[in-house]
Amino acid sequence: MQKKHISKAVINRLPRYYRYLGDLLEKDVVRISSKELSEKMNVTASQIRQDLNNFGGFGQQGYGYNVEYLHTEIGKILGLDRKYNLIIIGAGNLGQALANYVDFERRGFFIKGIFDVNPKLVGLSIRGIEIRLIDELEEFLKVNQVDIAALTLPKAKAPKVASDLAKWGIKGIWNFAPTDLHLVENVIVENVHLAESLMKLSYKLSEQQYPSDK
Amino acid sequence: MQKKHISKAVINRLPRYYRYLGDLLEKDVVRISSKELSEKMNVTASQIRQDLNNFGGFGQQGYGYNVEYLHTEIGKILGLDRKYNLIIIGAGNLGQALANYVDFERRGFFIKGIFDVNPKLVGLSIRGIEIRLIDELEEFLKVNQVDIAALTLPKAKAPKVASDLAKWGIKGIWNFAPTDLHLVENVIVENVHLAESLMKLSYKLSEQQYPSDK
DNA sequence: TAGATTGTTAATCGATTAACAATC
DNA sequence: TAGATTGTTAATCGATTAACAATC
Repeated sequence: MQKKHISKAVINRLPRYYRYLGDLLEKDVVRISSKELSEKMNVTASQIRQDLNNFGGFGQQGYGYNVEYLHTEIGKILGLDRKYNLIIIGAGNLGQALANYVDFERRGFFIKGIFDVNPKLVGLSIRGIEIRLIDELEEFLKVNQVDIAALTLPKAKAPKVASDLAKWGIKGIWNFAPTDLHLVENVIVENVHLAESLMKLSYKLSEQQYPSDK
Repeated sequence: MQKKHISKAVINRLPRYYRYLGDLLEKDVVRISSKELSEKMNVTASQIRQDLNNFGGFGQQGYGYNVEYLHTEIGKILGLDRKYNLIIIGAGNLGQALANYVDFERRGFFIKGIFDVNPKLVGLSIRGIEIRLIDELEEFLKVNQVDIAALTLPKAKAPKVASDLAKWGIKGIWNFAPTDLHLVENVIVENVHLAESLMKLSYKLSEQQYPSDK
């Protein structure tokens, strides 16, 4: 069977659907129509139906969608029906903040190690996960099965570490360093560029201050 | 003069152009053509020229673009030619990590205060900025001119705080809480949804594991 | 059964790419 | 001047919205 190609735009929307369905679930909402959901989410009902039908028919004519079922199914599509082992490279403020973020575990993402170049940090523990020297990383990856590495280190160090990680078999990189990583094809990179996000906010603020006279 | 509407797709790309031009500037590159830049950035030269020409002609036929000039101009478009005062609401790990991120100041974003509901944190200082009780927020905003509030607090508390901030005159919200804020029109919200970013990575990892057989 | 709402096709809209005349 | 490369128009491609037959 020829699997349909899913556009990036659709994938970007899936986590948001998942979040809204999770919220509805918490409120014990049993069913929802694309129209109701579209009003809550501020998108068109048509878009919701198109998006979902990329993955199959989850609804029922005349009824709508069962919230719990749809939530579960989107979770499966997003790969949230399994567990992931994570490591954090860079035990600075951001790395430590991520390590402390308990919510990830609720979603099946388990932090297995934190690494840094700074020997002074070694031995410190965050929620029971001890900080290790980055020299131990290769060995650690031989012994532990790790799926994802979060990169919270300076831009200058990111490319080398990323290519090492790729070499040592890491499949996913969650990159917080303000640079693009050019890696081999079968390593997935997801970027979080905080500075760029802040610039977008700045753009929107400036734009509003001198509004277009259309 | 009728100002052209700039699409969201273009705005999203501007910070990346800015970053690449900054990198070139550091390497003392004086000029670059859309073709060269397109190869570095992995986009089409046509897209670069189209994007830039939304804002005016920054290049010169037969020559290309002057790196420093283009960098400066994109900076202006992004509103980086001015200063912004920031506060952080929520002095948890993420809030503290942001407060410690010196790089923002280099770009003109100055952290003026950190607020939290937890009285135990009050009095603590991060890089000279003391943590205050959130009850003091309204008064603080009367005395201090603040442009942007970063929201690093739990989802449940975010909507109320956000609407207070809007009421007290904040113009931009940098939202890290995993929820959509529905605010009055003239308040700009820029979201950073870390959990959703991680889900996208998870999706891409799952997809690659069971690759489409096209 | 009648009403509601999906799944899906068709129409529209917008964004990207290609092409090339203008011009440095 | 000849060559290079922009700025810009036209063509293509893809994504969103509208419409409606299918069906619960």
